[in-house]
Amino acid sequence: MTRQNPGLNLKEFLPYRLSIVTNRISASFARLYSEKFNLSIPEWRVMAVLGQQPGLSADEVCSETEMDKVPVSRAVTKLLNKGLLKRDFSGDDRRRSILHLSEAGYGMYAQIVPLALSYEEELKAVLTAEEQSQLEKLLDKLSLEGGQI
Amino acid sequence: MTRQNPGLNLKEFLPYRLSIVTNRISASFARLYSEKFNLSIPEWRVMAVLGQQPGLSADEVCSETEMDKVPVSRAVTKLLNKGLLKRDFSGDDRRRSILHLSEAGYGMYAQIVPLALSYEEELKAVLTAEEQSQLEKLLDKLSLEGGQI
DNA sequence: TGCAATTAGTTTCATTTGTAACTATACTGT
DNA sequence: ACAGTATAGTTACAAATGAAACTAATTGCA
Repeated sequence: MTRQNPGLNLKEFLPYRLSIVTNRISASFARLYSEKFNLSIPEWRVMAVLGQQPGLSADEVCSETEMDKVPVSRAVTKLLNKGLLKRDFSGDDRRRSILHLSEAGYGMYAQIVPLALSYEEELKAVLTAEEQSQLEKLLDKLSLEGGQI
Repeated sequence: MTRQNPGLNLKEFLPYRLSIVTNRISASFARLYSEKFNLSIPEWRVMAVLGQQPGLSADEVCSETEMDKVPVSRAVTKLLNKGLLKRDFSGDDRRRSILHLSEAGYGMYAQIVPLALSYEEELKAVLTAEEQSQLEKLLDKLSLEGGQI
C-alpha cells in the first residue's frame, strides 16, 4: 500500500537539529575536562558557576545552571570529598549553604577555563564574525521565548 | 584574598548556552508526545525516522539518529511489544532487521507529526524569516565542522 | 507563643543509560 | 572448505538520573 507521508523531515526539524548539534558539542567538550580532570558534567557546572559567583547556595546554583537540586547536591558532596569545594552555612538561615571553590578547586578551575575558551574559539572559528553575532542574537531570542513553550 | 577571575562567563559560553536552550526545547517537546502517547524520547526518534524512511535496519536507525545501538535496540523491543512496529529480517543477511511502522504505529505517527510541526512553528514564530534562514545556515555550519572537534 | 505551611538540602528507590561482554550470522584470504 | 575477523543486534552489569519521601530549619499568623 502506498501511504502519503504526513511530512516530517527529521533532518530539517528544528528541535532535532538543535539537539544533534548541541549533544555533539557538549559531549566533545565534556570529554576534554572529564579525561584530564576526572569531573562529571554536573561537577564541572557547579565549579564553573562558583568560579564566577563565589558564595552561592546550592539552591542558587540550581537556578543559575537550570539543574535539578538532586544532581547539584550530589555534585557538591563529591566536590567536597575531593577537596575542591568549601561549604559554610549561613548564620541567618542555617539550612542555607554558602559554597566556595577551595584553593585546589580554584586551581583546577583556572586550568579548565583556558581550555573552555579555546574550545569555544575553535567552535566559533567555523563562523564569520557576523554569523557569530547572529548566533548570539538567535540564542537570546530562543532563550527568552522558547523556554515556556 | 582577592583573586583575578580567569574570565569564563558561563552565561555567554556558547556550549553552555546551546545546551540550556536545547534542553528546554527538547524537554517541552518531549512532554508533548510522552504525555499524550506515552512514548520515550528514543521510542519517538525511532518512530520518526521509520515514518520517513520505512524499512531501515536497526543499525541504519542508529546512524540516522546518532543514537547508540543499545537504546535503539531497547526502543525497538518496546515498540514491537506495543504493536507499533513490525520487524522482518533480511533474506540476504539474517542478522539484519527490516523495520516498519505497523498500522497502529503509523496512525500514531500521523497524529504526532502535526503536533511536531506546530510546535516547530511556535518556536520559529519567535524569529523573523531572515533569522530563521540564518539559524538554518548556522546549524549547517556547526554540524559540519563542530562534529569532529 | 505555638502550630501549620514553606524552604534548603539529602536520601531512597525505581528507571534510564552506556560500556562491555555475548550470540549469531556473514565475510575474507588462503 | 575453513579458521580468523567483522558486523547486527541483545543482554548483563554498573553508573547516572529524577520523582518522591524525608529531615531540619524558618516563616507566618492565629
